[in-house]
Amino acid sequence: MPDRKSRRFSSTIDVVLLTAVGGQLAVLLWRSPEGREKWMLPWDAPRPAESMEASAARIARSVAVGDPAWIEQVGAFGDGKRHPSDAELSVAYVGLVPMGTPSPVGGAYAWFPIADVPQLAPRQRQMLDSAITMIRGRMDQSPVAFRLLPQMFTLTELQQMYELLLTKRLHKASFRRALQGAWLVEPTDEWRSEGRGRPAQLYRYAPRKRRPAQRGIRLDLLSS
Amino acid sequence: MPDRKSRRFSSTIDVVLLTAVGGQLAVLLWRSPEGREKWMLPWDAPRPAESMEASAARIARSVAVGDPAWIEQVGAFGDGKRHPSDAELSVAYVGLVPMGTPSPVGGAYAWFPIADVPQLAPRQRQMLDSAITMIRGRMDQSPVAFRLLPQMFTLTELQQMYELLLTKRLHKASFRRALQGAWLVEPTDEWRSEGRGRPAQLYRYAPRKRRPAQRGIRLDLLSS
DNA sequence: GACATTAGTTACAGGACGTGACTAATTCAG
DNA sequence: CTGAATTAGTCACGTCCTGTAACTAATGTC
Repeated sequence: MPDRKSRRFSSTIDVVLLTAVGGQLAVLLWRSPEGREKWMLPWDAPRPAESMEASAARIARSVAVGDPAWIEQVGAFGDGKRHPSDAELSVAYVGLVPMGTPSPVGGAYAWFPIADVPQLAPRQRQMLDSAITMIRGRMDQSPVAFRLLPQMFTLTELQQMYELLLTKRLHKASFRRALQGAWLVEPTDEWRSEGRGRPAQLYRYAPRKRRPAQRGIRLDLLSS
Repeated sequence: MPDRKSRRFSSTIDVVLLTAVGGQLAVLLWRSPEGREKWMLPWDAPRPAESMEASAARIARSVAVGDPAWIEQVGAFGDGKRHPSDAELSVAYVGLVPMGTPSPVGGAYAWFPIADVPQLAPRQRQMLDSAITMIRGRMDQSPVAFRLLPQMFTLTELQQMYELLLTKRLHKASFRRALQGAWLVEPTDEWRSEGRGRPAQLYRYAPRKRRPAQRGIRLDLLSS
């Protein structure tokens, strides 16, 4: 082990806020009120005696309406890639906002479908990609899809959210059968009529403890 | 968005080096040659113009023999938890070392089975736990088990490595069938006789591209 | 040569999954 | 009022995957 000195670094906390808009994942970007053309992920310096997660929650709160329904660290980014600040190190967090949450109307913020994100600073682009990869990979372990939906939702909406995240179509019967076996939702006694067609029952997220899913091995390695 | 200033922070890179020793996961700890009783994860300050991953690799190289077979970021840790340095922020990396790699004999380093790790600084304890959780969760997506084995191994050794990481017994036939279907290994023409019993054929890790594993949904959420 | 030991394969039953076809409840057009 | 269109929800069946036990194969030991 070499000498045991830490080094001074300038750092930021950056937040990737995601929601679903019009059947697509969307990310909240911000630009300075001075009207320059540069959009960026919301970020700020951490404050003294404030945990990183608290910083991320504060930043999220300052740009979206209310707290995100879920927040988690993505990782630390730096390595010479450019950032809107001069910071050498940035810690990225990803937050999920339920779809339909009214967004601040000020022209300084906007939701961008992830296919239409304008050019970002390279480090922020990397953080965005990592955040999306992360929530897609965590769908099996965390209630990601549910945090992008309102508290009550129809099973069709839930399925569409999964299809959005997996970027692939699912079969209705299979989806519901799997859902049944997972004990994740419970029906409410409310129904929603979407205009034409039979009304759908509303469900809420209410996970029950289950046997630890005794499945054997998954050797789905390397989709190379 | 508040003011756009980044803040100066002292930071370190910490490395969780893991290997398998005697049927258990083990982590490399270091203590200062002055003979104080405090064991710790190897760490150092990042150097200017050195990427974080390069720092981690350098630190790993300085304490183990040769490069780890795999390295990946775990995340950023801080939040007031104590660290051997006075750094406010530490970025943790996890590295895997093939079992059987001769370790440096100097009394300053030792492999500790993860059940017998001595008391660490709280932040380092958190990093260790996160690193272990991370590689256990990543077994399905990355060749974690193979990086803990030598280049050539028997299928029984591979199965035992999976059992070690999953902390559960697997059935021989199921394991080999899944392995067959995953096109992950290829046989060599070498055999190893372990004393008594039929000799085992040696295999090497050689993943072949496969169709993207069309499996539907996995709703194995929340083992709560 | 019998036996213990470890490697590796085969066979079968039960469960999970993909799929298409079915029923149910509503709106809309005429 | 009636029937077509539309969306919700269920059922049934064939196929594949997985857990399991029993089997064969090759070696060392006595």
